[in-house]
Amino acid sequence: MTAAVHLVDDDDSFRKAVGRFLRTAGYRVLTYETAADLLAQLPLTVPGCVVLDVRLPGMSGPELQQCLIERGADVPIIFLTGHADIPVSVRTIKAGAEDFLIKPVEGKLLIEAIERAIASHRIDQGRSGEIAAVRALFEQLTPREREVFQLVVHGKLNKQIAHELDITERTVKAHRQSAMEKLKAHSLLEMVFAAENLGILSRSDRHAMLARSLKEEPSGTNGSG
Amino acid sequence: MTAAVHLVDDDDSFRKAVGRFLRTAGYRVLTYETAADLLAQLPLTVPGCVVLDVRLPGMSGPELQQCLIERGADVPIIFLTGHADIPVSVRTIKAGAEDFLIKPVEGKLLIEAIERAIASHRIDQGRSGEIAAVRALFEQLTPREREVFQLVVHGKLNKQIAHELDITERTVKAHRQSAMEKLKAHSLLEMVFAAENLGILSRSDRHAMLARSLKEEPSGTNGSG
DNA sequence: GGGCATATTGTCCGTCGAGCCAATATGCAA
DNA sequence: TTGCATATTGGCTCGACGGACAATATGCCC
Repeated sequence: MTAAVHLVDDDDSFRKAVGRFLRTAGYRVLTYETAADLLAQLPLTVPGCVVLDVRLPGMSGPELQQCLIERGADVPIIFLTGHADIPVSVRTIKAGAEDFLIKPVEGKLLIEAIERAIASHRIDQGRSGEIAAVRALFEQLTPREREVFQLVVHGKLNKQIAHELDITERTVKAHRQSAMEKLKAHSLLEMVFAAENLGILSRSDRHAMLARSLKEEPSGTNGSG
Repeated sequence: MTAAVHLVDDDDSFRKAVGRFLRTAGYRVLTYETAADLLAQLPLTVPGCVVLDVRLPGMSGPELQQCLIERGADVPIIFLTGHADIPVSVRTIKAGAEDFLIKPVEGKLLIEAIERAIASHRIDQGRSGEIAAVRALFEQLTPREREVFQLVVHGKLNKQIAHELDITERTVKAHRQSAMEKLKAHSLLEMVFAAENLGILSRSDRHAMLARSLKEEPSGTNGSG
């Protein structure tokens, strides 16, 4: 499948030249004169990357980058500009830009950057698709089931969960099983992996868990009991 | 505790001026004239960050950065230079540099960058210490125990592990329990968290696991059986 | 040969969770 | 009122695992 390159630049002749070059190289190229033009096309259905000038009429390149980040459009961005300084390049790269190239750019360099960007995008797409799938399942859980699920993936036993929520162990089992069905998980392990994809198990949670076990104290004891 | 700043610059007067400024700001400052001077001091026992010029006699700043990365000295690096172009700044940032500042730098900016760097370093130190602790425990496992451990944290049942290794289920239990004792883990969950810290559970492993469960097929079936 | 680590296997019992049978109460919507 | 979702609780069996009681075989070092 042909990867798409979203080219944002206010210079007509530049768009035409680079567009032609990239099409010859086998890419599908969509051009935009301003940042707003690209924003109007969101969400970008065609996978690929964005090649972006820094200085644009209206919204600047870095501003567009921030905008895309805030909207969750995790498409890789390659800056390609003639008007830039080091602070700008540093900021954009730290903000996650895939690369920062300078006009005039060597064709080979641009192609390489695009290839890297597209490769990373495919990975992101795969991951985010997975996460979305799990999240969709998670949305189906009732509030009570979510509570139980949270405690389960933190390693709590049914007994302890029952105590925390002030219900019987049997009820915990019911919610737990229901949650497992809805999440299409078949084991505790899959529950945990799902939780990690949902961001429910934060780094600090695992840190606390590790710290506990390294101290070789009984792990089941949660202070709230 | 006073954080340390390792300042690498071949300009004597610059080292003195910046060193004095940073000491006044409350930092412990160690200065080096060349990259080799800093490398000679590895490993850096005092926690903190490195402030590094790009153009240095002998080994350059970016070269020193690579060197530090290869040696696993994960100390945050702030580039501070007057001779730089965008490609260099992009490369170093993508290689993980904390920041890239330009001489002459505003004192406030430098301090802020150092604070960010030190903060991130503390986090890294904490994490790597934890990982080292787990790794030390893992080293104590016998080869057989490691095999079993790997399969266990991938969600395999004792039965399946027994079949894969062509031993009885009882033997798997023995190795499993032994491994749990040595790793000071008290549950499957803690085993998994330890494995994640050891890098044994790669992203692709979890991906495969997720994919399986999302397809709602029985999870236990591993093809090798 | 004796001691030690490693790998192998066995039984018995208790705990925990999965799976299936069931019921009751509340609140909301058609 | 009837129907549905949600939350609650009960009993029962079964599989998986942890813990404690063991034994046997191999290979290496002193």
